[in-house]
Amino acid sequence: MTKKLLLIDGNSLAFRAFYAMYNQLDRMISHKGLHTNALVAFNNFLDQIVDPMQPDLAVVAWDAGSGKTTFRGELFSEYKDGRSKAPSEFTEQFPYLREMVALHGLRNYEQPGLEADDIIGTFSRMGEQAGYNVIIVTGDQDLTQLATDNITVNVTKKGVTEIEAFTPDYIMEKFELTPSQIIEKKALTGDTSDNYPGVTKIGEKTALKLLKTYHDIDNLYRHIDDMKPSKMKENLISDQASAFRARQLATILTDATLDLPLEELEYRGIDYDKLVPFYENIDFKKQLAKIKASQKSGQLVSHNQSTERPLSVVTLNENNLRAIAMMVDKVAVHIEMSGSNYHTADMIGFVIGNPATGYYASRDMSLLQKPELRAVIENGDIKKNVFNVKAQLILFKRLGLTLKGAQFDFLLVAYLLDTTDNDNEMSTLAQRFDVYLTEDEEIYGKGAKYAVPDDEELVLMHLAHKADALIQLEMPALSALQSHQQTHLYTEIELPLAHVLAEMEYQGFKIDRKRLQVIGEDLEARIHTIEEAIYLEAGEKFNLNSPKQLGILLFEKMGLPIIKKTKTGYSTAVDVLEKLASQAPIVEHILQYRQLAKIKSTYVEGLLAVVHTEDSKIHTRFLQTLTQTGRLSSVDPNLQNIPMRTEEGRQIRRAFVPSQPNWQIFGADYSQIELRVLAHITGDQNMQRAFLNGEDIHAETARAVFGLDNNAPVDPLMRRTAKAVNFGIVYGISDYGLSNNLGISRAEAKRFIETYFKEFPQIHEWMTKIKAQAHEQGYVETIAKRRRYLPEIKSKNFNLRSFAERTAMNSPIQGSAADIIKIAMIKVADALKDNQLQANILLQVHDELIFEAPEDEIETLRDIVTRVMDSAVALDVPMQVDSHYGNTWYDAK
DNA sequence: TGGCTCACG
DNA sequence: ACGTACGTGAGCCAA
Repeated sequence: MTKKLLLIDGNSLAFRAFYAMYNQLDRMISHKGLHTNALVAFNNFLDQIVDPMQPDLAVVAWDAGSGKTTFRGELFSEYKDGRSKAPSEFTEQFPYLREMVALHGLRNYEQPGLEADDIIGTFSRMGEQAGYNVIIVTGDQDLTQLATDNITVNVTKKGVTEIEAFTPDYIMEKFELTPSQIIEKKALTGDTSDNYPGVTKIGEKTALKLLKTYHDIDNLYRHIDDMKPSKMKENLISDQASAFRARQLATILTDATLDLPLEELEYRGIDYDKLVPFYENIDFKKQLAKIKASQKSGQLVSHNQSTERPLSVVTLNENNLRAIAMMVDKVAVHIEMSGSNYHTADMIGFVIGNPATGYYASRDMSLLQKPELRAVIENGDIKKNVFNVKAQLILFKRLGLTLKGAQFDFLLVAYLLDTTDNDNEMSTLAQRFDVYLTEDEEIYGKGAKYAVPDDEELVLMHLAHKADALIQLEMPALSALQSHQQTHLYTEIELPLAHVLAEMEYQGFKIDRKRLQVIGEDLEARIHTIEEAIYLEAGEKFNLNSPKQLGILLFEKMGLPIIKKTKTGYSTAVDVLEKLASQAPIVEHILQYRQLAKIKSTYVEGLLAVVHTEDSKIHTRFLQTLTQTGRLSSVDPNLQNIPMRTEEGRQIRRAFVPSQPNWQIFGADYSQIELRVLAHITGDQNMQRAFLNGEDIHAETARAVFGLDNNAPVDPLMRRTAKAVNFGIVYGISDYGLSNNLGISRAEAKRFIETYFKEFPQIHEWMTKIKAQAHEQGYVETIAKRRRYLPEIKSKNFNLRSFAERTAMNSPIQGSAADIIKIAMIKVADALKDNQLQANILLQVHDELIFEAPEDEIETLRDIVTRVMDSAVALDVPMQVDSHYGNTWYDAK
């Protein structure tokens, strides 16, 4: 096989790397304050392109100095003038880039008087002559001039890991030029980024045309006199010197004298012993994880096996089940499934064990039915370490087992410690504690390529490593929790809540399929009629669901005024269409179509698709470890956004029915929970008084803001305005946002806010304080010590910083409200049990709980639920809970 | 896959 | 000057 010589254009790739991850600049900072975005991207390049290539010789060429000190600078004094200086965030990464290159086994090379291009050009010719297959990688298309049959020039497309390979054939196909003509073209056009001119008024197009006729500029100028008179001819003549100079500047040297012989470019491969501490120093956790995980599975030859404890896995079967009985103290337990929906997913296998007894795993799920295993799983005295207790509870339930004694859920703990960068993957989260696991994706693949490998040993070993990680992680994770003062939040709120949620999800919400189908048919007819009307008004058929096509129709063909633009074109959002409705009847019809089509596709068809056929129920999943504020979210399907505001949409709720005859749906909701929380945590006396007096809070706010007397009547517009201001306050107010929402000027909005803060001074004080706190300690907290980190509050970027400031104000409020309802849910669940009620909790929708219960239990249920929710947490203001019930969710109003 | 739109609190 | 209200999930389109 032909030997490979790899030549890398260090400066241009580093530059690309820096900008490929520019949007991450503020996030990628090591503990020592070094920006690492270019390092991360460059490392990806080394990992994905260089390491797999295994070249025989390799070098990364760097520019020495500015370019001024090269022959080009002497030739043309303005060469590369006007280039803005590289930002310090970039240059500070340079020394590390070079070290990283070296540790990956590549030579770094630079030579005074030469640019990186010239080093590459010269090495490429030397390599070609020595019979190497030469591979150049650069971010600069000018290097394509070096391509020959033995030299391929790879230019990065986007980022640094996607490349376009330029061979002479490909260059011909793409530009209709030979590699050497790339230089001729430059001679004519010049180069704005390197700041040298070619011939006046000649650009890409004209240059190509001329080169087609004359091939190169020597030939062109030989025949210049034959050219018929034109402005272009004059320019060519007057700029002749400039053209030849440009050609010289554009030509990459291939015959420079280098101080380094080719033989010394030997590629040495990765030096893991040194790369690990290097990565540690710059906080490359992901890279470290990769190295450690592959060392573990023996994929790497390394001299250093570090602190890895030897791990073996025993394949469990009928004959060695007795070993399970040794597990008396604490075990890690894990059922592996394919996919994320534990209600329906296939179970791939399970593992159980601890370091003392060893780890036992199998792909045969039926073994879990054996008494030896059941005795351990269902014994609450044997403490369990798990990952995602809610998922495990439901998986075991599906197998007819009750998982008891789950005390350490690494997913929950990791989420409470830090909500950011949580992808709900054990391997990623474990990295935070320097525990390294092979990623699931590496074992199973992802997307269409997902498959459980035939190699059973591989799967069972992966499971054993997970179990072992759950044991290793317990101590450091729980002590971190302790240091955050979050032990109570974990043991008294999130962990018990997971059990309540598991019950709710497993129970499911019964669906009247027939009702959904009828609603669907009705909608179908109405949508059809509206569609016809729209096509008639438009004078053509088009895809109504395409904002692009709709935009073209409304704003180009019909000439309606453009109210707002999006990144990609015209905005056709509701607020825009509402402004246009008076100008063309079609707009009103489009709004109607949108509304009905949404109901039909998302709620009728979407819900029908996820009703379980066996029990005619919907089993949503509440994600407990996702939101940044502590709220739950709901997926597959989302039952927290079932329509409510329009009558058409609300009809969907008629399909949500009790699971048994003569039962009812019952709902209880907190009134104004976020404003009550605000009054509590800010300690604002005026707002607290309003709640203590049981006032209509928005009316009371209106009186304050508009300077009305106590008990003076409040007109609806004033109340509406005050309500919007209250909302704005909770969201972390800005005059811009409020003015937008109310359709008033920014100045007016600003006055409202100022008056509001004057009337509720302690709210103002708190807003100032919480922002300062976020800045100083880097995070904000809720009443239950739930934490949200806000690193961007220190950002230089106004937008990012402002966003973090609003978040600093909103998160404690939204998050404390979430704490309260979570506590209430646990207490309600306990109360239902204590009172031996048959009622089931079905849903939580942020400030309300939905139940089903026998008709004759409703009264008791209402008493208990209202009382428990009211008193769940004692604030400085009273809580108010409203409740409703009826035959369907729709009727519980 | 990202962008837009729209459903909820 | 900058140019956004806070927190979510899903369907659809256009690459």
